[in-house]
Amino acid sequence: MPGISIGRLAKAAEVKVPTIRFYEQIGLMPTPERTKSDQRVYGEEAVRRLRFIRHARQLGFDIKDIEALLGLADRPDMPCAEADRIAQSHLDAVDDKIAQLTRLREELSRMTANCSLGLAADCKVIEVLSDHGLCQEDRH
Amino acid sequence: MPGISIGRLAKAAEVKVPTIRFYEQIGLMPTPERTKSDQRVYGEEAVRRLRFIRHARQLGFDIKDIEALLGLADRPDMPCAEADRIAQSHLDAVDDKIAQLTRLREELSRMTANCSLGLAADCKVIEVLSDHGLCQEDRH
DNA sequence: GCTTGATCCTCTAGTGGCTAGAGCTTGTAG
DNA sequence: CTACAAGCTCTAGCCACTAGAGGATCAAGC
Repeated sequence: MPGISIGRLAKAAEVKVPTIRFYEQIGLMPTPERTKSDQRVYGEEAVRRLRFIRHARQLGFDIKDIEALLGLADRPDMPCAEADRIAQSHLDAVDDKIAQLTRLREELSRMTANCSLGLAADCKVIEVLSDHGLCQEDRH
Repeated sequence: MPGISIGRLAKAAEVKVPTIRFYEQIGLMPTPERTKSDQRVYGEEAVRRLRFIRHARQLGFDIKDIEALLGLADRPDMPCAEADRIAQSHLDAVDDKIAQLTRLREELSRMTANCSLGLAADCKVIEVLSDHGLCQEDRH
């Protein structure tokens, strides 16, 4: 019969059990039916919703954005410009993050490349951290 | 006379005042002297240490790593292999993060590129999130 | 001396997105 | 029938801060 336990739902959507309860608590997942002994019972709908959430989380969307995207997914007659805006804005944020990490990567790589593995007194890693002037980046 | 208030220290090291108190609380910054009226008084040493911390944080080192690096910086007669190891391991983590974000970026970019800006029913953004099978990545 | 406003103090609670654990009840397989 | 797996609730912890309440103190101008 239709009715999935929280454990099966977790496996079906590849999400951990406590995470599902957490999503319920913050209102991202609806409160499910319960058995007489108070255990949660879900339907297929819950699997779809949870998979959507998991995928969006893997893509780095935050909970607020996911709420908005779920709202749009529930109303197929709405224009999707908003979904595009959310995705585009997240894409921009990811681009920024990549750019920032790439800059960090360069500085870190310079640090370790110059490290003589000698005494700490001559250690480039420590030296660079101690004196921001040694950092060859223009600004941060 | 030598003696810097927490506000001046904050400006000198470009760190916010509550952050300094937080660092003191977790033992990353030493407990400073106090005036009669209980205000913190710092010396030049504190400026150097806090700058070191700030720079390391900007590079993404976590507090534990910074503690270790500060320990090494304080003992110039120690070999710096450990500092190099910390930096190298952090560099590896940053590389991983960049690779991961680059993969995400591609999927996000495919999503928005395919978005017709029509109705949500045809929205590629929502479609991709709903159905992991549409995601062209091999695994995640 | 007095007032004003900036700075200082401590303490608590909140952020995001879970994760871990205690201590209990219920379901299920052999 | 007996394990033990899985369910339940509730609280606390993670990281590195940040925000705010509520009060004391300092520095400068009049």
